[in-house]
Amino acid sequence: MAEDAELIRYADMLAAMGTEPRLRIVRLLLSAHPAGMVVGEIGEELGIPNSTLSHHLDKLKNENLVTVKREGVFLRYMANNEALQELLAFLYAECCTRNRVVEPKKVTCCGKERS
Amino acid sequence: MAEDAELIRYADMLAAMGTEPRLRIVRLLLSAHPAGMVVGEIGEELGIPNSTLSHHLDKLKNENLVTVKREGVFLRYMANNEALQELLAFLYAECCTRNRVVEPKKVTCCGKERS
DNA sequence: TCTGTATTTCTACATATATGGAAATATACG
DNA sequence: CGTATATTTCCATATATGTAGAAATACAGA
Repeated sequence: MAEDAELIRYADMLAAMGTEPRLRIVRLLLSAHPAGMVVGEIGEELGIPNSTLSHHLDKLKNENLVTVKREGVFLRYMANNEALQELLAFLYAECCTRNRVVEPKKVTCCGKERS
Repeated sequence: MAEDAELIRYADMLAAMGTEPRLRIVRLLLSAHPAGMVVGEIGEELGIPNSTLSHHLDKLKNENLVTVKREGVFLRYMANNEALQELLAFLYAECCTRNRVVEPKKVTCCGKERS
């Protein structure tokens, strides 16, 4: 069923972000949104070698978490807000709406808060 | 710094959920919250062999996404709302608060919605 | 203590992943 | 066309991961 495909897609997205360098990349692109960043800038900022970075960006692109556009010699990567929104909405729904496991306020308010 | 440790922890949590069987397990435990479920029930519901399931539960437990308590011969697993809250709050903050990449409403309202 | 049931650990293996140096490709520009 | 720069692809390799059958362990109850 389509349910399955959707769940697998979300699992793949989570896996794509489930690595230190890639979570760092996503976070960096979020902070640079909507301008995005060129591969070289990302690599320099995070200290990741060319080929390694290319692999990580490829994975993020495959899971649709980032988009690319060419600018002459450069490739500019941007966080894909649509995909991130879908993933967040899925998690929020599972945790806060469908099942009242996590209090909505604790997610949307203030970032960090106790108990 | 502590920042790093935190990011790595979130990456590990994402990785723990970044697999079809484990995302299914988490989702199942969320729907069974707060009662939780016994290992046998989970395995039967999802059709996962004993030893495989045990490894997956172990991983989720290591990342603190689930908690266990013994009930005689049975082990009862429960979704850990605190950890899930922290992860969701982190993602929400990154996407919606620190950077206005995803509109808050699109996450918290109605689950699925267009554009 | 013996027995039965639940769950884990042991063991094995195939596959996937992360990493990065070196070579190849793509684009711009003179 | 030749050169320079950005990025990818090729290649290799180490490590991690997912899977699961079979044996071991943990607990309860007779």
